[in-house]
Amino acid sequence: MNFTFTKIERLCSKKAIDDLFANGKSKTQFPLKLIYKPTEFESAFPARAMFVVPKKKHKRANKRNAIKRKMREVYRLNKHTLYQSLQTQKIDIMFICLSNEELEYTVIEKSMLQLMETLVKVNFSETKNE
RNA sequence: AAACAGGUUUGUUUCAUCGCUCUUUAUUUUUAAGGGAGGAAAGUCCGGGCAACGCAGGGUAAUUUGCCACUUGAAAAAGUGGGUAUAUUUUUAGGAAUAAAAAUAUAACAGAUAGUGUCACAGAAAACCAGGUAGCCAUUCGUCAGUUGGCGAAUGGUCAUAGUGAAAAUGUGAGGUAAGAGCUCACAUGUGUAAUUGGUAACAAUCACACAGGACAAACCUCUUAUGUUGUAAGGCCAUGUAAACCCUAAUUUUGCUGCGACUCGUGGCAAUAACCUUGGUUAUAUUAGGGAGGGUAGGCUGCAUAGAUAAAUGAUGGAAGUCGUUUGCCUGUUGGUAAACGAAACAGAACUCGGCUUAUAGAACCUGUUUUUAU
RNA sequence: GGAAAUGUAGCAAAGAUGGUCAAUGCAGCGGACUGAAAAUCCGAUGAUGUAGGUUCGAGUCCUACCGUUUCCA
Repeated sequence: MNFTFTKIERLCSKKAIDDLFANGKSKTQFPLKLIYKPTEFESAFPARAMFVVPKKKHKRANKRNAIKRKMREVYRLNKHTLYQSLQTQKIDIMFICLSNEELEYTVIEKSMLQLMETLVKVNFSETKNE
């Protein structure tokens, strides 16, 4: 099992991000919000992920950084279940922090795992319908 | 000793597991080695480096510096010492007002006698030369009294007194006068000019002459100091691309299709529009050069760093040590020492770079001040 | 990263050359009108972003912070 999280697995293209904001589907589980969209791209990994902490909620750069690092850490340790369920289907994922306060590691882990479960179910149903 | 306030310095260490980013090396998708955040990385308030554009010389405008000396510095600026002014405290002198000295703190500390402007309300007057329907004085007239006067009016003189205000035309005394007035004199205060002495200088002291000018320059301004403009989203290279496009000006030239020679050309044939009017001309359609306006592209490399990206790395979890706090136990040298448990660790995250300034900072160490308590 | 602008009641918005309680509208509050409401009328309350400085006196001038907004090819 591989716990790496290199730049290939991240969502870096501005066009893809704009498209995700415009056409993606969303699911909220406080304090996190998930936006996802099935797409096609060439990569060894089935998903591209990104993490957002808005400047309106957290003014100080070091607090934004700290929350993003924790979110990234949770995703890195738990992404393998998502990858297994996806198989050949490829999607873009974005997590947005909605809270005004600094978050504990366990709180992020709990809500992100719930969101991952819903994402797994949704994707399966879509692939079956298609 | 404690608490509080201010200032300076410092800004925890280490192990394991799983990771992130860059460089190098090998090799093919992974391995190895090494580097990886601050004192403010922040604010963007200053000054450089670097880059593009501009640049004969002089002036104007705009912005900017503002007591003196020395040291550091590329410059901004910082440090040390001194001068001056203001405020507070203490001491001394004095009946008092006040004066002198010392200490501490503060100062965007050139010029208000170059000029312009402003100074609400109140007040007679808010600024060269001023000043009344208060007061004081004189003269004239009226009236009462009856004789050195009172009351009222007019004209003139005056600013000591009272009052207003944040601020009132230098203060005290004497002379002088109808009453008064720097009107005159003496002393004091302040300003300017010149000289002398001390000091590197700012400046201080003395003396002579002239003068008495309120505040505001963080109002305009004057003097003085300095400045070309724009900032790495600069700039350079590559790719994409409307497009041999459109409009204007100038020059040249009929234009299109096609055959032959043949290739920035020559020659033959065929075809011919629209608009305007002066009816046989002009303009448009072509080429070249210069200019204008609008649109497209939204990517990469470089700039770029012995930290270094471009949705932006430097982390997460667990353990150990050290620091501090609380509670409990033990020791006794009792404002101390020691053990255990629990808790706390700030402000804050590089984006071209360097030097300053400003602001934010738990805990610790040191220094200064204030208050309280205890002991002597 | 760099460069600018701006801040006045809950909201909008004027004015002030440094000088007399800083207007006005909407909303909210109280009262009148009504059988009850709406509309209307009357009344009071409430503000110069924060902290210093200059000045006799700052909303205005200066400095430092805080917030908001805009621009760059």
